[in-house]
This record gives sequence, C-alpha cells and structure tokens, in this order.
Amino acid sequence: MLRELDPLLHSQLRLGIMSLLMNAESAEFTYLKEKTNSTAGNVSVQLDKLSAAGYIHIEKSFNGKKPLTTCRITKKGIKAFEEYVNTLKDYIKK
Amino acid sequence: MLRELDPLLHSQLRLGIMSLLMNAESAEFTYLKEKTNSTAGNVSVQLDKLSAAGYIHIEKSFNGKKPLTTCRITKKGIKAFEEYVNTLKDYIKK
DNA sequence: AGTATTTGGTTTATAATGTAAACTACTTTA
DNA sequence: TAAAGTAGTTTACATTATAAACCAAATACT
Repeated sequence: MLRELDPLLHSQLRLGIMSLLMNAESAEFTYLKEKTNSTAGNVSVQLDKLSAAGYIHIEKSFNGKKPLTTCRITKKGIKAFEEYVNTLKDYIKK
Repeated sequence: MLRELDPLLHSQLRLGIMSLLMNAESAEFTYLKEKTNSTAGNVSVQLDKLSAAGYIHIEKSFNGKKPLTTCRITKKGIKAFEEYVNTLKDYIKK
C-alpha cells in the first residue's frame, strides 16, 4: 500500500524551495523567488508555512537599508525532506 | 531554474493511481481504491480527471451483475509520467 | 524638488483543488 | 422483505495555492 506523502512538502513551490535549501547553506528571498520562477507573494506565504513547521529558519535583517530575508533548512527540515524523497521513490519506481 | 511539475500528476492520489497503472497492464477500480488507501468518491473523481486528460483509458463493464471499472494507462499517460519523473528528479537530487 | 519607478517584501481575496459525505442502483443475506 | 453490502457517482465543503493589491523605503527621472 502506498504511504502518505508529507503534504507540506508535496507542493511544487515548497518542494522547490526545500530542494534549493538542501543544496545551499542559506538562500535569500530573491534568490528563491527567481530560481522557483514564482511571485513574491507566493514565496512569502510558503516560506511562512515551512517556517511554522520548523522545516526552515528565517532571518530578517538589512542589507544597508534594504530588507534582507535569509533562509536556512533546519535538521527537522532535512529529515522531512529525506523521508519525503524515500516515500516518493515508491511512487516513481518502475 | 526549476521546471514546472505537471499539476495533473503532482497530486498524491493521481500519482499513486498512475504509479500503479505503470506497473500493471490494467487495474480495477477497487484495486486502485485499496492500494491507494483512498475513498471511492475520491478515486472516481481522480480517474475522471486522468481519463479526461487522456492519461488513462477507462472501460466500464459487468462482472456478472456487478459493475466493473477497469483502467489502463495510455501511451500519452506513460509519456507524461516519465516526463514528470524526470522533472521531479531535479527537485529531489542532492 | 517633486514624482515615478524599483526593490523587497506582506496581507488579503479569489480561484482551483482535494476530499468526504451523501446518494444511486443493484445484489446478497438474514 | 428488510437490512446490509458492493460498486461506484455526484455534490458540497474545506483546504490550498496563487496572484493581486498593498506597504515602506530607496533610487531614478525631469
């Protein structure tokens, strides 16, 4: 029987963000927005959800006078991502 | 930049159904319902969507007097599934 | 100097989607 | 013959994703 896929990760944009954060020590808001080819509003909402779940850590600071949002994946986030990938493999294997 | 994931396939239940159909010549409604651990209503709706997209072919017949719904993946469905998996790999690779 | 425009976001409203509950039709069992 | 089971479909609701609208500050025009 097929196992459940973590609904928080099974969303194109959130999965994309998590994927990028798995491969970088940290990433800025604008970088995530560009790489996922998404809108600022959508990225903002999804970052909040990932943060609320404890999957990422968000730090808000300033680059001179411009706001700067930096994101990092947490240990919990890494574990969740890896579990998601393991479960997913059952779905996509031939 | 991350590519788009076919939204028709990026749904737990539809992906599960397609995964099962990729690995079987055909499958009955009740089999799909059990393997995906889903409800009949949900399976019915998602089968219709996959069928409307031309990803599967649905045949309705009778097993004696009981209705029997049999599903088969189409060439288009196989292609879409394979493309989905290829795109997805960019998301889940480290 | 005043006013567009851009940057870097957040909040909110809407559209789309998934899901289960309710229903249909027929069959089997008590 | 009434109740329960099988095999689904339809419909209504709740969740979700997404973009539009908005905010605050900085920079660029004229």
